[in-house]
Amino acid sequence: MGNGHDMAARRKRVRVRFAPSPTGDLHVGNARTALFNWLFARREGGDFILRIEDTDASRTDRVYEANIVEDLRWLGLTWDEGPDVGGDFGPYRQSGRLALYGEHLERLIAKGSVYPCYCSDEELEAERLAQVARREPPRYSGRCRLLSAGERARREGEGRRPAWRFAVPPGTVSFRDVIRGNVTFEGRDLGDFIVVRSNGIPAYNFACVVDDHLMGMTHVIRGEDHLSNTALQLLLYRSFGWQPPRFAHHALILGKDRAKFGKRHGSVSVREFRERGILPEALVNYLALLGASLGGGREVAGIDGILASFSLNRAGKSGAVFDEEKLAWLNAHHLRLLDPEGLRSRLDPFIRKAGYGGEEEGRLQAVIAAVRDNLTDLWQIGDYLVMFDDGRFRLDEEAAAVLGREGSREVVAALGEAVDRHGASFGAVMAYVEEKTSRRGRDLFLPVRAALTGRVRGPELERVFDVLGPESVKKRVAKVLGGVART
RNA sequence: GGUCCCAUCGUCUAGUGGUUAGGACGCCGGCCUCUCACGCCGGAAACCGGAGUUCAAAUCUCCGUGGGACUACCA
Repeated sequence: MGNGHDMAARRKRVRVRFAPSPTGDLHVGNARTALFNWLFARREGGDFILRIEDTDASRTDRVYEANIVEDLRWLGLTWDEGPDVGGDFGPYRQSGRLALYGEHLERLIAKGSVYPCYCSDEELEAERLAQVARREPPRYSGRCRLLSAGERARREGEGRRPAWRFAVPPGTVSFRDVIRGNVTFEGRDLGDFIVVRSNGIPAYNFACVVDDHLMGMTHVIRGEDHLSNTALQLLLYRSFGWQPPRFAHHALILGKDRAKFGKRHGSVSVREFRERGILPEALVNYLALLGASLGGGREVAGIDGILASFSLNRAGKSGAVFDEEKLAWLNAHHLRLLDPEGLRSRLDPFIRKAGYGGEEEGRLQAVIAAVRDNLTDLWQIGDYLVMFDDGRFRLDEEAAAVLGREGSREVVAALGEAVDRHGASFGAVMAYVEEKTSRRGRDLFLPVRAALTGRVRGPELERVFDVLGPESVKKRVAKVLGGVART
């Protein structure tokens, strides 16, 4: 007995990684991949590694790397090893591993797995065009594979610097994907791919395999868009004689038109959602929910709840459309779960952005308490701050229309009188106005709301009244009445 | 075009041979003696098509159809 336990104990410690290329801000799709890896590592008691794939110097920017790191931290996806925290398998930036790739290229050359290709971009392009014209699949013909030593020497003599291509062998490449089951590719459909570019920089698939192996990855969890890359990478593992990791390819996030979720679909980066006032826990919750389910019909969950029910098997195989409205709903939910201090600190950057925060803390908290149930994102606090600011408060179109209606001025005038008599008691004030104007319900409340807040929607009137206080109420009444009721 | 992957309400999903096909977002109606938000109640809304296997198919098989990804000296 105890076999299962022994097996588990003997099993290698799980190691997974998130390997972004710093060519832009963190895309929510990539954030979701990072989340899956993080969850998997935490679930299995393994390590989560951050590796920066910055081999293409022309597209890479250190600023993006810093942003990605910041956004991942903001989401709460911390890593055990990475460029900033170190670890035993570094360097964690591919730009610092060039010597390693060089050594490994030598090994492939020695094994005869790769060959130098002297074709220029123009030649390659012409070949592709010809293939397309002949209605053939555009694939590298492999012509440099047959070059004799003499022909190679002649090209070298012309000063041509070769790129190294992998000589894809005939036969099939297949693997068992954790999410998709068996996947098979035919070698002849693959085409000899570039391993090291003519400028000496390793190409993605090669660098990725060398790093994943050297860094001891046990699982590679990534988007479905890498499915065909996996076939190429497996060929590399085979050549090196390495045991490949387990692969799991999750489905992609789609836009409304069901195409890969991209810029034309609106906000796509973590940063954009953050700046719009989305809570990290809401985004994480949504990303975990998208294309999957938490089980038991549960949808709202914090990171612990997500962790408890996470399983790669629960990830769907088909692409999932990103639904901003559901994200907004989740955000409103998580907003309400925050305690007052938590909400206050999350709100802080948005309060400052709106130009507030310097005033009395008590008043600020009163405003927050009054509007918190109406908030669906953090950004909206700015509008409410303006609404409660006597100096900046304005009537919007709908409010002006309400106040222009028959009988509205009468209500507002009565409100002014009521405040003079009953001061801070909302109940007494409204009772007076109701008696005086014999209006009730909407006809009574809406003009009051419009006069006091400048809008026709907002927090409960009593709370607005309390935060405003008699002085502000009178100022607003006077403003609406055009200075008539000034005292 | 080629290769690979996928297919339940508009959207995200539950469902692993027998269910009135469930839930969530959104939408519509109602309630909560103002609005919005929240909450609650109710409603409309789906198994891509065709064969086959089976007593029985959303579930298994095949063929269509549709959608997506990949198809760079980007990652």
